[in-house]
Order: sequence, then C-alpha cells, then structure tokens
Amino acid sequence: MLDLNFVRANLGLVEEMLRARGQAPEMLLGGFRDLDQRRRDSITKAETLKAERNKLSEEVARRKRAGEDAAEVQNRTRDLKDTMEALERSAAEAEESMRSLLARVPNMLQPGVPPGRDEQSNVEVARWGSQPQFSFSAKPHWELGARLGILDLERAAKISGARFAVYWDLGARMERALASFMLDLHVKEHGYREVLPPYLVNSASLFGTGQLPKFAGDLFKCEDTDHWLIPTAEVPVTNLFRDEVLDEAELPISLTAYTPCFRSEAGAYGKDVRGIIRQHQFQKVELVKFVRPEESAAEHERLTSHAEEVLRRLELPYRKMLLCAGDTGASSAKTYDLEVWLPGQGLYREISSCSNFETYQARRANIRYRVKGKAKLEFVHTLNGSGLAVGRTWLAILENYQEEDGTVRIPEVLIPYMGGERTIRRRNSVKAIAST
RNA sequence: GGAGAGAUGGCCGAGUGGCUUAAGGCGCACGCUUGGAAAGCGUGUAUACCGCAAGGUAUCCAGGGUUCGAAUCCCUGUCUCUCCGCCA
Repeated sequence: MLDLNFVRANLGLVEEMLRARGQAPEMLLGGFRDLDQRRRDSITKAETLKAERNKLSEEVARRKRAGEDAAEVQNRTRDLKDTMEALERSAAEAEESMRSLLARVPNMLQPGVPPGRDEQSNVEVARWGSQPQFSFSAKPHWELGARLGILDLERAAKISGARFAVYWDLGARMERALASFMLDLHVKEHGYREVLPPYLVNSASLFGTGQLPKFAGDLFKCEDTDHWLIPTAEVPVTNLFRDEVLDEAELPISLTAYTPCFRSEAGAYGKDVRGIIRQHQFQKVELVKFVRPEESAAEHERLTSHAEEVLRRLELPYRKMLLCAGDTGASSAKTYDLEVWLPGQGLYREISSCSNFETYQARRANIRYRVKGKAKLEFVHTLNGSGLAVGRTWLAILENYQEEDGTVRIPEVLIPYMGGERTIRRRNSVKAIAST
C-alpha cells in the first residue's frame, strides 16, 4: 500500500506508474481529489462537533461535583447526538472509501524497470549453462514421466480433478530430495533460517502481502471460516512479523520455507494443460527477507543469486529476466524471473520469481523496526523469491537429463538425497500404475 | 466440545463511569557526571488523522450497545492461558 500523503503529493507520478503497468489511471484515481477533499471535510466537521460534545460533558462533570443541577447541559448534549452520529458515519464512510482505494493501488516501480505491456518486453539480463544436445528428439516431461511410471495424471484426475498430479516411487522421492537439497543449501550456505508455517491463513495475512482484496479469485477459500489455502509461503512467512517491531540489530532476517502452494488458476483455461507446468497444488521452497531500506536493492540481487545457485548446482540451463512494468506484480517494485530451459518443449519457463516489495507489504502488514538514534519507527523492506518451485525443477530435470531409452539420469548433487540412485528407470512390476 | 480467567503503549504493569492530556517501572534518546565507560542524577519518549497555526479528534483485542460522558458497564466475535473431555 502506498502512503496517502505520498499519493496526494505525487499524484502525477502515481498515474504515470499506472500507465506504465498498462492500467488506466482514471479507473483507480479518477475520484481521488474529490474523495480526499470529502474525507478531510467530513473528518473536520465530525471532530469539531465531538470537541463541543466533550466540553459539554466536562461541564456536566464539573456541575455535578459542585452539587449543581446539570440536566440542562445534559439535554443540550443529547440534542447533538443525531447530528454527531450522521457526521461520524459520513466521515467513516469517506475514510473507508479512501482506504479501499489505496489498497488497490499497485506499488511504485523502481527506476530501472523497463517499459512494456507484457512478457514480450521483459529484458534478458543473464544466461547460464548450455542447452543439452540430443541425438534423438527430446520428449516432454509428461511423456517421460508416464512411461517411467512416476507421474500419474489419470489417477490424480480421478481423485481430485484436472491440474493435479500423483507421483510414484523415485518420482515421489525426487520431489522430497529436491526440497531437502534446496533447504539445506539455503540454510547451510546462504544463511537462512528454516520455518514451517501453516498452510491455511486468515484474510488479514492475505491483505498484508497484497493478495487481498484484488486477487481473491486466484485463491481457494474454506467454506464458512476465515481460512484460505496459501498460494505461496510468502503469505504466512512474511506475515510472521505482522504488527511487530523488529530490532534493527537483527536485520536482515532471512527465512526459508518448504510448503505446498494452492492456486485456483481461474482464467488459465486451456493454458498449459499438458503436463505439470500449471497445477492447483505444487510445492515450493520460498526465500523471504526483511531488510533495512538502504540494503534492499543489494539484498534483492543476493536473494536472486541464491535461487540461481540451485539451478547451477543442478546444472540446469537458465536465463535471468528483468520483468517489464506491465508484467511486474502489483505489490512488487522490481522483479527478476529465472527461466529454466525445457528441451522437451524447446522453450524457457519461469521457475523462480524474485521481488523487492520495498515498504508496500510492510505498510499493509505493519512491519516496522526501530532505527538507532531515531525516535520514530520505520517500515522495513520485504523481499521474496522462489528458491525454487520444486514441481517445475522436477520436470526440468526429466527433460534435461533424459536418455534415448527414456530413462532419466539423476543430477550429481541429488544422488545422496536419492539414496544413492543414479537413474530413474521403468520398474518391471508397474502393472498397477497407469502408463502408456 | 465443556468450564473458568484474561487481552492496556517498544516491553512489563496499575487502572470498576467524569480529577486519565492512561499511574509506575523497564527499555530507548539526550544532557550532567567521567580520562573513558558503568553506576548515579536530570530531561524527554505511543500512533494515526484534521488544522496555516493555536489546538483538536480517534485509538486500552475487534465490532455493536447503554450513557450527557466508557479503558471501566452490557452483547457478539477473535485470540491467549488454566482445567476437563476427545484425538494423530
């Protein structure tokens, strides 16, 4: 959320930001000036009358202490009541309208963010690794997974529906191995603390990180309770410190969490229907940082490099993209996407998204810290990134490490996590498992 | 699920209808003191909003209500703690 005073003083800049993100400024901000004026007027009026009421009440107290009759003053105050309630109501309404307007305004963008409407305008800033060359035609992961008997989409559809997956045997084990490998790397070498948060959160948490009120349609909600399935660990982990004051000495705070993520994927009909690129449930290792404002740009680079390191150790070719204005999420001021090479499909696909939210989430979630030598509390900067999306890493390994005979080699660093297994082969006794 | 007790500023904690502009303490900041530090002493120290300012308003978990007036009384909800029950 942006600060009201900032918006009032920089309305032109805010409108420019909206245009850069491909939104019409009038839609959101058209009524801003009027609403701002109405809000101030109604607050002033209501407060003036309240001050009068308070004075009269004091007069009642004074008279009663002095043993005088206060009935006349009491009556006068009683007469103010209806007017006061009306003024209070309209002030509260204006306040609420302003609050909900501000809650829907996206974050300001950092100066280096390139212009552009959609992903076409994202800028490639780095590329790593070499794409594997095959002497045969590379297969997509859904074919490899089905033939190996480790990926079972038919039974997933039966027990849950479309966009769910069942993993068997070494497929299931590789999911677990990847999560352990990533967590170990971030905890032991990158200095993160591991947390295991709840997978259901309340709406206050979703407001704090910016999913609500605008993006309720992307989420799964439990009936008759204020519980929502998390779309990413960013939500519970960032909200750990909601309404808290952090000690400057403990910043930066770096946390990592492995959780499932649940997304309704409304509006994605017909998109990525093959394989497990886009699922209602997937697992992800998330990186979250709380930092001092002056360090956030450097910490953003560092966090992104931590996600890149996972791809490097797994020897998966990737490229690093700086998202253009139109493709940058509403809460983010600057985002890098890491895209992994998928030879089975011949394209790069997002496997990590690393964002700097500056004070946007901290203001919504009220996460502050005490600055040394300063009386006032300041908002921290929050950052997060996938380190990595485990399901997409899993399928990237299948496609990049496939052999002509349909087996899949296991990346060197993963072998210890796979109980020493080096290759995923089709099991002989896979009769019970759907395969083609 | 049942019974009871709670929720007050960065933290602890007093406060059962008006003299609360929320006592007191801790912490923090600044000053004095000191060769330097600690201790000690003194001063200051919640947030947001409205107002050019003087000043004002709101906030004691949240939302309603009673009252001339609510941190305080009533109702509902949320959360925490204790005990009982059930349970992986």
